[in-house]
Amino acid sequence: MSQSLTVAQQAAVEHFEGPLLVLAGPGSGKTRVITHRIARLIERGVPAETILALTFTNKAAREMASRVQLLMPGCRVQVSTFHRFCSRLLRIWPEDVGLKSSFSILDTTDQLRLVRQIMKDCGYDTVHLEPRRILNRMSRARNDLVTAETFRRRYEQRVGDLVDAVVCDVFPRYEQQLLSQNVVDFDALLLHVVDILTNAPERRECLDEQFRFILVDEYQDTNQAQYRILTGLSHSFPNVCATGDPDQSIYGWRGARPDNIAHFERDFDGVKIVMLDENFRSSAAIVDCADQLIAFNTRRHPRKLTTPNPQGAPVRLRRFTNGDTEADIVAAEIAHGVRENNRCYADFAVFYRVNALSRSIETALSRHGVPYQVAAGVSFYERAEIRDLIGYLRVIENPADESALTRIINRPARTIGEKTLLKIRNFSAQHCITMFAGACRCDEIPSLTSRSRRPLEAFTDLIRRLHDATAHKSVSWLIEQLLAEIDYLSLWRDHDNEIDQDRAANVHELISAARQYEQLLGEDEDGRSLQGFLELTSLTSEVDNVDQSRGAVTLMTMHAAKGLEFPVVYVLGLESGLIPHERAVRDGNPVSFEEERRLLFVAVTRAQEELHLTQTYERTFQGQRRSTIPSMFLQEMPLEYGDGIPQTPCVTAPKLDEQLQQARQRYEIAHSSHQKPAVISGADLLKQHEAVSPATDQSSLFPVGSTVRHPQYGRGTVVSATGGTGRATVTVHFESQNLEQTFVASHCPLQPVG
DNA sequence: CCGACTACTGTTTTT
DNA sequence: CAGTAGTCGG
Repeated sequence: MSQSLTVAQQAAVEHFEGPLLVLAGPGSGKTRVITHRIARLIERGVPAETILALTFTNKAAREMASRVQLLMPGCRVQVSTFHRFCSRLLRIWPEDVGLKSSFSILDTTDQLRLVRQIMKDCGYDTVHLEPRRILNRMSRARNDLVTAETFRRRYEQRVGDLVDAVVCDVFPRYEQQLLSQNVVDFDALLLHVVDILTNAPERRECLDEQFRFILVDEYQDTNQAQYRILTGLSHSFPNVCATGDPDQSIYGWRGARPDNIAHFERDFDGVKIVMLDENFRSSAAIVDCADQLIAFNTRRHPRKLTTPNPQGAPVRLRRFTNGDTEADIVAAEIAHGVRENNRCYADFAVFYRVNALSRSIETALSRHGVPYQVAAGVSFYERAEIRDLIGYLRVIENPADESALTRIINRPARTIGEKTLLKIRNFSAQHCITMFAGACRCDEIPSLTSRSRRPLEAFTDLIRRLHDATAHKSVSWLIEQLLAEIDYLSLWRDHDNEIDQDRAANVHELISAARQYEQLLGEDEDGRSLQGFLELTSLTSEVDNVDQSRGAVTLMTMHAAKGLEFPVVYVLGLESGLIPHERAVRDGNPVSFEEERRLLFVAVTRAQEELHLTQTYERTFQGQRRSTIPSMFLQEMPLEYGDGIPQTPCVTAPKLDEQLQQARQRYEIAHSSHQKPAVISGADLLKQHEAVSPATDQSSLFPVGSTVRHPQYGRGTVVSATGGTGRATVTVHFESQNLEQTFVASHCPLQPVG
């Protein structure tokens, strides 16, 4: 930290006004550059309030904020994630986009619930056509700033498949529902701000002027919406400093546009570019590995990573019989490292491609008495009991929030069942009021018996009372009052089983989280404390609670690892199907395939001193044991092969097409040998009827990659095919029509060719 | 209207 | 395997 800046770093720090693009390789001191740059700007007399630093994760924001504080104690630079920044803006001008400032933020589960509801309303079969698929497509479109109307227009120009037809129906209704329920999802948070910036020039100018200097971290991860926000804020004062690394772009699947980096040069005049290629983080052996690996990506500016660091220990690959052995040995090694080699637990990190792999390591680590922290996808706030209580808080703050309302209206059970809910929904729709308002007027719903009215009245009364209390009561008071009123804890208190104790403990953890939040808030703000607390809970994930100073081994996915560094890193499960992930290979898209390589690149470059790669001969997955095939990326790195693994010579970069084909073949082999033949009964097929299902396994009728003929569309290639009971479909891509169509095998007009 | 049981399905990655 | 959605009987 105390070392001086390099010439290149200096250049980025000293650059004053005008757009600046910092292309920073891993470990090249990017965060240092940003924080020093902020400090330098302030030194130059730029008021701290006019500086805005935007990041993607809370973790990065917090890290940056604390480092700025270290350099410039007490300064009020705004460091925030894109989402939080947008949320704050929308709290100020909610009516610009048709919201009220009490809007709540939906998580993925809420989104799915809403999509499912809408699909049902439209008469779609949500069993065979998964709401998740619809949501994914819609979200992808919205990330790309495609509106519902544009989506429909494109579809009508015959681009798209059956699923898109459903999206056309759901999309506008979904957005309309968001507004009428006074809620936003993660995408809408950004989109509304884009809307303000494009349609309200006076607001845009005001913000542009307020934030004269903007710094964006991980620029390669910006999606179209974020990009527009950025440009919108930097029109009159184009003092944008974007830092990023195209080789670390790993969020393409959620709409990130790494080519925003190229656009940056196009959209801003006189961009100054600074390249930081020197890696100060890792040993030469590790940098070598990373450099050779990433060189295999074809769509990339060639770049050579260098380091002044010593060679260090070779990067070693080992292979174990199965996942449990793998986990056990890694755990034992970590324990040993701490006991004998003067390491501390926090020096170690274990990465994996999918969260599912964390479990075996967790058990192994606790068996060896090693403390660990997991940055898992399932957050504290997603646990049922927590979601219940948060649901209550959300309804109290924003009674229009239907996802929250339907979750909690009958929890704990108060005999408000599906039928009652449906009657309220219909009544509310008729009178154009929210469901909560409808519930309040349940005496006007003739079909409701007094037996179902009574609990409804009690419920609405409870919510109203607590809502009124928010004006002068704290969040923790609210939660405790709520617990008392609905006697919530008794749901879990009865037995002395572990799960119930966990749940009760979680509830108390929520209360203490609320207390902590209140303390942080201080005495000055009283009224909106509930709103702030809810915002915190919806925009914070478990990953953000990972704390490297906690004296524990860190377990996380490769995605979550970005931006971090550890002296010793283990990367698990270097197997075909896992990395590159089966799904990234299956869709045959070179873009997603190369993203897998970048992901491994990110993982590898987290290590400072030691990097250990492991794989197994057998992997138990979804209850099935399968033998594995080594990841093809392994032969792209100079490794030391341990324990009798046949040495595969390091290859030189072949053409991308060949690599892809290789990967696909391997994947097919790996699975076909263990595939049980698809047995499809006639009854199952009838059940299907015109349903569209996601691809899961291969059907023996139409192997993936084979050519088929369709009477109408002509020749096509099978993209995916499902067997399995209850669903049997084939998805075919017709190159000449630019069309992807899914067929139900029972009445499938397809003919195999050749 | 509620709870219990059974089928089924699938997770890449996250704000 | 494990979590969930959907079904059935009281």
